[in-house]
Amino acid sequence: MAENVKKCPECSGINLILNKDRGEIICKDCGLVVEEKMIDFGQEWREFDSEQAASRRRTGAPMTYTKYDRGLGTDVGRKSDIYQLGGKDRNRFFRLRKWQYRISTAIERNLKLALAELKRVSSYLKLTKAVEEESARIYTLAVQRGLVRGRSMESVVAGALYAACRRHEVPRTLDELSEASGIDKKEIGRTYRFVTRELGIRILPSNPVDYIARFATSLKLSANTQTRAVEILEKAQNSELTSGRGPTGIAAASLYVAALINNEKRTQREVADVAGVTEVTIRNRYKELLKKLKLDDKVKKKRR
DNA sequence: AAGACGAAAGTGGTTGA
DNA sequence: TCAACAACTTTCGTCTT
Repeated sequence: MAENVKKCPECSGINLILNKDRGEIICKDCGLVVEEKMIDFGQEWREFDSEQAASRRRTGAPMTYTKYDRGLGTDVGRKSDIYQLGGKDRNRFFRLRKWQYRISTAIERNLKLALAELKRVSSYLKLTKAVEEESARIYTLAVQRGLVRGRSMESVVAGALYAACRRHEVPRTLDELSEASGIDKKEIGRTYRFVTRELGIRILPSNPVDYIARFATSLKLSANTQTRAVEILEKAQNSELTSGRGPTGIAAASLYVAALINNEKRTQREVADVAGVTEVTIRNRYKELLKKLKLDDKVKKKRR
């Protein structure tokens, strides 16, 4: 029994928290993200007899957007079928078959390539299956609307992934996406905006809180500091300090302040690198935080 | 010597006429 | 389509520890 309990590899704590939506396990004691890419194998219903089993199980062959034809490809008949048709129908049959072939090969060839790329990038970033599916869906829609024309396939893939991450509130920065896909940051941003606008996908501005856990882990900050950072962040949001500002900058500054207060000081440079912003931005946010939240005394005391 | 601070000029994107 | 604008970056000199 005892050895079945999962322990945190960092501090051997047993308070591991599962966040199903993000597919992450986080250690409550030290804040380490123990596992990031998880798949939920469970079924969300229960069955007690064969009748319920029959009515509740709904899995046939898997249907998925990450297969180019969703695993449900259709062909217009086979050659053996034409013996049942007369001459007129026979011509018609060949015509339909030809067109179906042309249309589907163009789109499907693109999708095949693109989805391979998408899987590559997504596994590099350790994204969950749900996010991967979502981005595949977005990409498929984009191809069908002809939005890829004039843009590189890879950049649209990156854009779709970025959008899917945002929708699932597991934001990755443009820098991370850029590193994983090898596409220029601006290019990704551009296609991301274009695709979401064209497809009418609504995306809320990302919440700085979503970045805290990841940044804190990279900086090896304690769970305590992490919690503190979130508190600061919430206060900042209540004081209208966050609107219009880049979420990563705010998250970074909150972490920086929290680390100072808890005597786990990190340099601005370190925090800036992890968050993908400059020191100047951290300084500006930091100044605003001190002023509006009246944390001056707390920070200054630590300094003396 | 490294880190923190701040001023000034530059960049890319949004907005409104 | 263009100019104004806000946020952020880059760069660099100065101050602090």
